Amino acid sequence: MKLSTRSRYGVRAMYELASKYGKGPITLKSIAEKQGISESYLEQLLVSLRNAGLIKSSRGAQGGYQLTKDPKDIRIGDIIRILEGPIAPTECVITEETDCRNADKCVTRLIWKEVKESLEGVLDSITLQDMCDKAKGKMIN
Amino acid sequence: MKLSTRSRYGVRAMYELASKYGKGPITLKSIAEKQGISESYLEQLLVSLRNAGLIKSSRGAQGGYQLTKDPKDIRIGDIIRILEGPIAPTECVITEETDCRNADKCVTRLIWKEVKESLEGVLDSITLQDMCDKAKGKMIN
DNA sequence: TAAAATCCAATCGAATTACTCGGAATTAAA
DNA sequence: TTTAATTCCGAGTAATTCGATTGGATTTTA
Repeated sequence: MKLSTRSRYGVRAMYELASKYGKGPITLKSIAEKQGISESYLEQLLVSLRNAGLIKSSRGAQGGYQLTKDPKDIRIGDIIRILEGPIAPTECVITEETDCRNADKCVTRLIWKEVKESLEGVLDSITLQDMCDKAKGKMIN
Repeated sequence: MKLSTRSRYGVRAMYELASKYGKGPITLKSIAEKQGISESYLEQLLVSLRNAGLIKSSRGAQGGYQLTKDPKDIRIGDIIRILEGPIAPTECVITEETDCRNADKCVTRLIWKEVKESLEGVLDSITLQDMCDKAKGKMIN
C-alpha cells in the first residue's frame, strides 16, 4: 500500500509550483534543488503532468513550469492518478464493472471497493491550495 | 497504491477459514483449490499468519489450519499488516515521530497522515465475521 | 509403515521502480 | 548573432520487489 516516489515527488513539485502560482515560470532546477529530487528524474514527472494538462512549460532561457489553473482547482488525487494510475487497491475495483464470477472473491471485492472509496475521498478532498494554507498555518483543521 | 497478492490471497484464505470456523482444521490444499491460489505460495502466507498468531496449524494426516479466535475478532487490517507490513502510504508516517526537518516536506506529510488514518479506519472496521455475513446477504449495508 | 499433511530454506525469473544519460530543440539575453 | 539557459525526448540500466517454485524434512493419523 505504498505510494511510489513518482507520486510523492510529484506532489511535492506541484506544491512548489502552487506556492509560486502567478509568479511566472519556475525552473525544473529550482524545484529539484528545493525539494531535494534528482533533476533528470523529476523531469519525467513534469512531462507527464504537462501532457495531462496540469502544468504548462516554456522552453528556453527564463523558461520553466507553471500551473495551468488555480491551486484550489488541483486535487492531490488528480496528481496521483496521472503519476501512478487509477487510485485503487486492486485491479478488480478500478472500474465499476468486473468479471468477478466467483461469489467468494466478490466478498473480498466489497472490501476493496470500500478502501478505494475511502482513498479517493481523502485524496480528492485536498487541493494544492489547502497545502499552501496549511503551510502558512492558516488552516484551523 | 496497490495491495500485493500476499494481502489479497491472504484475506481470501482467511475468509475461507472463517467460513469454516469451529469445524476443525482445513487443509492448505483445499483452501488453495477453492480460491484458485498456488499451493506452495499460499503456504508461505499461512506460515506468516501462524507465526503472527492469527491461525494455528496441526501437522500430519487430517491436519490443516484454523483460526485461533472468533472471526469477529479478526480485522482485515490485522491480516494486511502481517502480510505486507504497516498500513501507510509512505515511510514517513509509519510511526508518529519523524525526522522531517524540512517544513515543506512536512506539508505533504500531513496529507499522507490523513491517508493513513483513512486506510486504517476502513481496514480495521471490517472483520472476517462481517465478510461472512455479507456473503450470506445478512448485511443491510 | 504408508499416506497425508505441514514446515522450512533457498532460489529464481519477471516485472517494476527509480534513476541516468546524451543529445536535440527552443528561447531570451548579451 | 552568438551564447547560455532551459525544456524535450528516447533509450538504457541498476536495484528492488513480487510472485512463485523446488526439494526435501518432519509430524501425525490410519
